Amino acid sequence: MSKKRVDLRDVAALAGVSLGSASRAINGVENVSSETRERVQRAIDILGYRPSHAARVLRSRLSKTIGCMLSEATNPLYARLFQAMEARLRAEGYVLLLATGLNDADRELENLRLFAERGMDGMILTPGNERDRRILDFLDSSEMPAVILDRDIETKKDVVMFNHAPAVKRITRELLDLGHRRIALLVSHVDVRPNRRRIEAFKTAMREHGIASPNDLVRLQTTSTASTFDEVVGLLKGQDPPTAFIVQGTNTLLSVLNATAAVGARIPDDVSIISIGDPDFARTHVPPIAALKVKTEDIVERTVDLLLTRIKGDRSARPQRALVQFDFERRASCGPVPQSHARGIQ
Amino acid sequence: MSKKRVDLRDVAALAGVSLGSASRAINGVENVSSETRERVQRAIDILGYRPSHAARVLRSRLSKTIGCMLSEATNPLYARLFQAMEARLRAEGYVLLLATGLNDADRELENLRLFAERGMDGMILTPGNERDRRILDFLDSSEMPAVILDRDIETKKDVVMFNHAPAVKRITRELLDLGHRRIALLVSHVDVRPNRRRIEAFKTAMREHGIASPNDLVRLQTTSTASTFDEVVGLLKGQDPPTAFIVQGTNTLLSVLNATAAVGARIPDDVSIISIGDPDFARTHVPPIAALKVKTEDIVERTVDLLLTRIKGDRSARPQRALVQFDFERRASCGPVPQSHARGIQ
DNA sequence: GTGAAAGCGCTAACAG
DNA sequence: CTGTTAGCGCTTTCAC
Repeated sequence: MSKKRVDLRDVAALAGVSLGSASRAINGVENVSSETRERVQRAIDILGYRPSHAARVLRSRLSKTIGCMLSEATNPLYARLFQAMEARLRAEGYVLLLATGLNDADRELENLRLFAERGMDGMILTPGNERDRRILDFLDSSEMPAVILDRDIETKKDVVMFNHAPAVKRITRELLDLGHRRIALLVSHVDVRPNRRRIEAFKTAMREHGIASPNDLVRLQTTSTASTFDEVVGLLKGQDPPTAFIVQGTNTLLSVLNATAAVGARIPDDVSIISIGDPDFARTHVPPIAALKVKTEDIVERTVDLLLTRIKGDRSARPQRALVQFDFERRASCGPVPQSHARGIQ
Repeated sequence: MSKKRVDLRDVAALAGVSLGSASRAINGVENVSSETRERVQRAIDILGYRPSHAARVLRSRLSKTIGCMLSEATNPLYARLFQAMEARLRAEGYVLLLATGLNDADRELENLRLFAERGMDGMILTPGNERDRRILDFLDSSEMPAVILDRDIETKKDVVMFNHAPAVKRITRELLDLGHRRIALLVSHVDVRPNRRRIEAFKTAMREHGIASPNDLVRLQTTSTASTFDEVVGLLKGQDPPTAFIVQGTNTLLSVLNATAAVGARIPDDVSIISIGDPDFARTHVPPIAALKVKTEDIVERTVDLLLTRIKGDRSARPQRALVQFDFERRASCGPVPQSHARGIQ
């Protein structure tokens, strides 16, 4: 009486073939005559058959699912990455399962265990905790293919790194070439490691240009976004104000733009601005804000390729590393140093 | 030789109990002696046993997974909602599977089918296509518990609606009470239905205050965000400019702030601004932008409750509707109408 | 190329 | 309270 689930047995019966043949037909295995294939397909259409995923996983030991643990889903870059990877992996027959780590080691570990329990075929991770031993141990002792994104972790897993240093050097030189000497660097505090590399690259570029480490102009936004506004206002109104800003983080950038407008400084006439990261509004802002952007498509491509290669290929091959480059979008927010300052310095 | 997976049989053997008892112990069923429970737990710890999710799903017909289809993962509100729901559902033993519809009916349908195929225990949806018959048919013919978020869909499923109209009326009156008469409403074009309701509520509030439908001040941002900037500049520099803006959409708000600064209009001295939606920067902007915010926690709570009730309880109970309220955050961006205009009107 | 049969690891029904 | 047994729906040998 109860309308039983349509299973492969029903399909096979209607098609007049055996259970095994029906299965082979569905999975596009070699040894199937085109006639059988057609008959099965017709039966499927008639019955509206949908295979049971659970049964498939149990039997084949392939879940066709990839676990994705990001530090937070609300980070715009991560959200875009997730969306793009989901689309790409779906096309390959995989489903992406999203979990957030929230920089909490316990939570992250629980997520990894969940991935294992649910038999993920692979995983993509941005662990917030780069040092927590339990997580590193878990990863290294796990057989599961995995790709780590933009984290300096000592691991046997494959890694996709963003090439921060050269990118930051490049924009620093860009500003130096425009005559700027007082350049401020503002970075948000969240992504610890990448920012450390950014700061270093910035200082190196300055030093290479004969400018002593400008400690007074490197700011880590340790507290709230509100304070960034005050800080920038302070800088602009203070003695020997910066003529250019390199800004990392969406909220940081907003605060800088806001502060600039508040003190009546014009962009790029009075201050030049380059953003690390390219949020939507950067392009449409008046004037448009020059930005360093990591190519989402590149990251997605490299990550998915690495992962699928590992899943399908040799699991004992040694760890791979891919390096993703940044693009610099030169836009109107970037201009030559104001004359007064140029004279003052030289 | 190959280190076989530890299964429940191994656990039972080590604990010296039967397979059935081990299963019952794990699942916390009634009829288990505390001794058995302990022995099993010890065996689990020793062996490092993790149950096979696939086998459980196949046998129990419960996947402990909820499908979540949002129109896009990159929408900040949705990202926050997802993150909060994920946490809440995880605590209840469920995993949230995220898929994006991208306002593409085919894609949405494919996602729904995937949810069915993978035996989701329930789903949470924001269909972009409120009219597509195939999707409505699929939903109505499906037995799967589901909650629809903020969509005016005729469906048998449970629904959580955001109470847009009263909220918009309220902020319109807020501005009217401050003496504003020329109030512009700018909405992004994406969420068709909610915005239709917002516009209507706005016009009603104006009419109730004896002000004719201000068609010249209601703008749907049909094209790019760049045009919003131009449009607002046009309005502010034109004849009889608005003294207040009600703005919906993060990018729209950014454009308005940008345009306001560009023409040198001060907030709130020259123009007042209220945002529909409360992005991070609204609070930290100088001055802070007054905003209508929907309480994420409320939505999450109502949605999850509705869903779990449906999953655990009576599936044939008639459809439920929950209504979520908005909070108005009065902030400094909102002030009395400028004297010149007040005189001009009265 | 195809059919028959053997489980994947677990829960649920039943008998004790 | 516990052990035994029968599958869940499918893929994958293994014969033929």
